[in-house]
Amino acid sequence: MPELAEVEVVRRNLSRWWRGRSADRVCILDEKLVESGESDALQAALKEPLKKAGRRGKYLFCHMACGQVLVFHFRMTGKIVCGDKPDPKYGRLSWHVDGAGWLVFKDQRRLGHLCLLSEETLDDYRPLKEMGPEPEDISVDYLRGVCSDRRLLKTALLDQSIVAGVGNIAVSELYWRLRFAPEIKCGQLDEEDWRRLVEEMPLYFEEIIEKSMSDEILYIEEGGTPNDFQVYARFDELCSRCGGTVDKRKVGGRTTYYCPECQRKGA
DNA sequence: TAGTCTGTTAGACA
DNA sequence: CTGTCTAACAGACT
Repeated sequence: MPELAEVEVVRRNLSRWWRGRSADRVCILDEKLVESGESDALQAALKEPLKKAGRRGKYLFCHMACGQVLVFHFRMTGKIVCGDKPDPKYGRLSWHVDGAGWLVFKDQRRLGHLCLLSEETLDDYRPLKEMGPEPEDISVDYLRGVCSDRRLLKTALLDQSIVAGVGNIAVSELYWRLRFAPEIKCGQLDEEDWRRLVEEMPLYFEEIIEKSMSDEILYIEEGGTPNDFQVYARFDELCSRCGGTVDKRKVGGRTTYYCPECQRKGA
């Protein structure tokens, strides 16, 4: 899914819709979502009141009153919405919450995951154990220390064990803000660059979370979605800062959008 | 039509 | 260590 920002929006929405409330019905719409034999336990957990919705990186954790924890990962196209139907298009799991309606885990590409853990085993969950700090908890010394000089900065930032939650869109947007060229290597950043990067990451997420707050996360790929980004998905459009023409290229296997005129650092 | 994308990530491999 | 390819998957685009 979604990167950190979109998961955070879902977390806030779930807090609003679901916290303190229990569900009376559960529909597993896609069997592939559930490990075999876990179906009953999952349904039981979903009917518990939600105690707290938490997030780490791109993972969402629903702590239920019984001590079970539902862990969602949305990969490319997952989201959770609130509606009045138990089985909308691309729905994989839905549960009916008193006073809120049908909450639905939708996931067009079906790459998302859901697993059921307990409070006690949560710390052993591998993605959590291997995850780096949140962007707001990163220090310059830490980041510089774990980024080797010859590695692409982009690859390092997308590595969830270095920083949690950074995705492909965030890289394009951060590079634009910092005027970094797409292929900049870690070794090409000076002291000031590292400082700006560490400062800008949490700011970027904060701003995009605010802009994205709504009852349903819309992805750019979905028609009619406004593009809130400066360069991402703006190929051939004009750079809002310098008027240059936005270009795109593959870096580390994923497309980076950038302005060749004003993003020169490391070019 | 076939190939190539897509806001992810784990694992195999060179 | 690092980068690259693949596989999960579905649909849109060229």
